[in-house]
Amino acid sequence: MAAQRRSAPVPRLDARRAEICRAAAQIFRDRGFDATSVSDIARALGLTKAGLYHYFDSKEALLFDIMSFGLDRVRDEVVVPVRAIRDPEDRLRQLIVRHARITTRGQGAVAHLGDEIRALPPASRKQLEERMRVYFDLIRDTLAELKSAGRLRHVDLTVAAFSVLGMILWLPRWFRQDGRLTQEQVANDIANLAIGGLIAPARSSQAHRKGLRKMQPRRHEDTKKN
Amino acid sequence: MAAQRRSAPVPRLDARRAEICRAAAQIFRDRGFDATSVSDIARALGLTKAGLYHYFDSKEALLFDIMSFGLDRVRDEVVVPVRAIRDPEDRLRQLIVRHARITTRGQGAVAHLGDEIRALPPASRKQLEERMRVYFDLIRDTLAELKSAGRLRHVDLTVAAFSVLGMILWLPRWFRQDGRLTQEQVANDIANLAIGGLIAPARSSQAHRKGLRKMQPRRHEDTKKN
DNA sequence: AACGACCTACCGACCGGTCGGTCGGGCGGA
DNA sequence: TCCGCCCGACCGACCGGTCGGTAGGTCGTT
Repeated sequence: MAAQRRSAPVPRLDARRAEICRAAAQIFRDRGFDATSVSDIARALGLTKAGLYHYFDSKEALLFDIMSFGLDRVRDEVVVPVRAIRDPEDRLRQLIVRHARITTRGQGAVAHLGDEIRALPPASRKQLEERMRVYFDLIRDTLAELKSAGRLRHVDLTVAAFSVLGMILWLPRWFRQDGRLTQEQVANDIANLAIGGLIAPARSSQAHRKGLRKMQPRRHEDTKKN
Repeated sequence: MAAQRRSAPVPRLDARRAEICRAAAQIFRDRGFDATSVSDIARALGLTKAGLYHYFDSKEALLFDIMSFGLDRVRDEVVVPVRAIRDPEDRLRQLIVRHARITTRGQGAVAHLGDEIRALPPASRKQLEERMRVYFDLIRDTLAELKSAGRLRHVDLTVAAFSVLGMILWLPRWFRQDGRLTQEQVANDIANLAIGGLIAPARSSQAHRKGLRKMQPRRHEDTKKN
């Protein structure tokens, strides 16, 4: 189903497959998976439908590879670096900023194909959904840490986690690279909005609380398993 | 294109059309517009494809009517009641809560067909996008009011408005009516998160600021045009 | 250097099947 | 009798996918 790896001598083929994925992701994003024909993708790459099928077993397999590639990016550039951050507030901020950066950079077309997952057969769908759940749990666990440290506003963890996700995943639908706003500006604004909404308002002055926080012992485990 | 109104003697026909819209909206939401055939919709209603075409000119027209119906709900149950609220913070809170309620109630399937708008011909699409823009502007203008009153956190208005929208429009994708959370609980949590993230942190105590606010003269126009 | 075996990359033609949409007509109540 | 409602049969277009075939390069053997 996925692009199968051979032992060693196939760098060329995989490179072409990646190229095809990039082009297909863009068209799928613009027109939708169902509304895009395999010939459309082939034409955009300067070859025929039959030629495309030299690289992919099916249209569904192509979509699966694209989405897997997107999830790889999130894992490598968000999940892994962010897990190393001890303070849950810092971790959450980095998570938002890093994820936002992925979705706003050029080839980030990959990121918001989430709806098209229903076009996949159940087995593939389950596999991708499982990877998404891992990511969701990272967010939810981070919020739980904040909560047990008394630093979270009174709010349901699930609602909070999905709302943060909503802000991030909505971003690629409206952000224009050639627009007025820069990636960094948008990423920071969203992080500020989310964290401002999540963190419990200080009872005393901001500075005082901030000082106190650093002195207090952590009540929660420092790093989560996995 | 849309369900055309006749002078008087067609209450029956419009009722049936509404029934069809409701059923179709649900299937479109579950399987996607392109992946749903007209026969699928007809079967769900206990009639044939040809029978369905007695009520609608085309599959696209059906989608257009569904989306128009959804926008009507937002207009009647969110925009209109909310415009009457003077205080921008209260207005924003009501907007979020009311919109969230629409998207989480049973037949709210209508609300998150937003992606499928690309299946429509440009003319219809423009028409719906214009209505959406009006709604977006309501949010943005409300935030601008907060800003000019010095009550908004330092954040770009466009980013803030889209982020609020993202939280709301993401809701129907994860909310389950038979789940643990109630509509009201979720709606209130989201409103608290959004407003907590948007409103500038108080410099003095919460109560003091709240008292002050009510005394201060408004610097912005009380009600926007349109 | 010449040759044939073999490979990747790709194409034109074609297939079974499904789609949105049409048409002529049946049928039941006013 | 007429009209709103609905059906079975059908159409052309297009879809995802397959098939046989080929141009061009690499490699081992002679």
